[in-house]
Amino acid sequence: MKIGELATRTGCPVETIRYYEREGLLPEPARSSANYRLYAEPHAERLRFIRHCRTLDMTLGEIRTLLDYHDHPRQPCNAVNGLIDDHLAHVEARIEQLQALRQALATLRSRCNGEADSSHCGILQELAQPASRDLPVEAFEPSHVPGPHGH
Amino acid sequence: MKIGELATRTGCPVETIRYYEREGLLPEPARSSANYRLYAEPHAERLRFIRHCRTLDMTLGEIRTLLDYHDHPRQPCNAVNGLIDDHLAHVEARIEQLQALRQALATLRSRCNGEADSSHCGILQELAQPASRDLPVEAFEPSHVPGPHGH
DNA sequence: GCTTGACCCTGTAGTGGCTACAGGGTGTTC
DNA sequence: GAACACCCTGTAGCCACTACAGGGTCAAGC
Repeated sequence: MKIGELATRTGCPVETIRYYEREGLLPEPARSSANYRLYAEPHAERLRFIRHCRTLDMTLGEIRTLLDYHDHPRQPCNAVNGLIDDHLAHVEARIEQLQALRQALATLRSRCNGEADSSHCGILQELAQPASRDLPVEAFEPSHVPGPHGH
Repeated sequence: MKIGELATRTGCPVETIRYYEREGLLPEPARSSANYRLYAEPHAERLRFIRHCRTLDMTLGEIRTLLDYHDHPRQPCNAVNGLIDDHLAHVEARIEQLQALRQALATLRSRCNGEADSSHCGILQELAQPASRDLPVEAFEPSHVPGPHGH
């Protein structure tokens, strides 16, 4: 099967498939005489694995690690559990940050009733203050789970 | 005050201050005879405004809009409310996505007890399936709030 | 007057995970 | 032989920074 068919079968854009190949997540497939990539079912399975992990917001690095366990299955799979647990902890931390964010935004929103002109807007006045009262310190620490503008 | 002092006063890295200037969020300051940037208190206030908005996970585009209302305060501030409401909606949508994600990861985690070697690991087997059973369709739609790996 | 070291400058490249071209080749159908 | 869908490589762009490289400036200490 050519790359377009793999793309429609897996729901993954053609450009992204080529990107995964460049990144070493998908092996280089055979080529036709016209230099077209030719895939078989194992490629589709591996790509579905990758896409499944991506819908779980794993990084390509995490996925590479999982694929490595998959490709070399002699090791005990505690490490797989550990990776999932770590990722789960990241997601939970990010949920807590976003909940604090939501609270801060709701408070901010309540500063203005929308009637005045913006020179008296309580929101703009509030934003001119330092942020320390809104959010706990953890909200500023690096996380490996994206915030509201990702995806 | 030079850029280093502004940085320590606002908690914003020097490189980031120069970046905001390049992006047009901070006006170009005066320069000393040695071509050093020289800031005054209004610059610090504006930078605090920007950093406060960033801790609320607003994009630089959203912040630019708010700064514009701040700089041209004749308009009614309904638009400010609208921007905050939209942002709040993004954050809430992202929280729901991440909660679905957490559920999917917890289910995945329960597939393996860590005893077997990874060729029989239920997690790896599960990941080789298509993702459709785990997550609702909305989890794949674009959001403007980052997922677990941001920050 | 010379060195050390902290600070400042510009410009460029890298991060992640794609996405979107530009500029070309291939293959099928009419 | 023309139209059109598909394929190829390579490069640049997205966001919000971050991290250099390679240089200039300035005050303190010897």
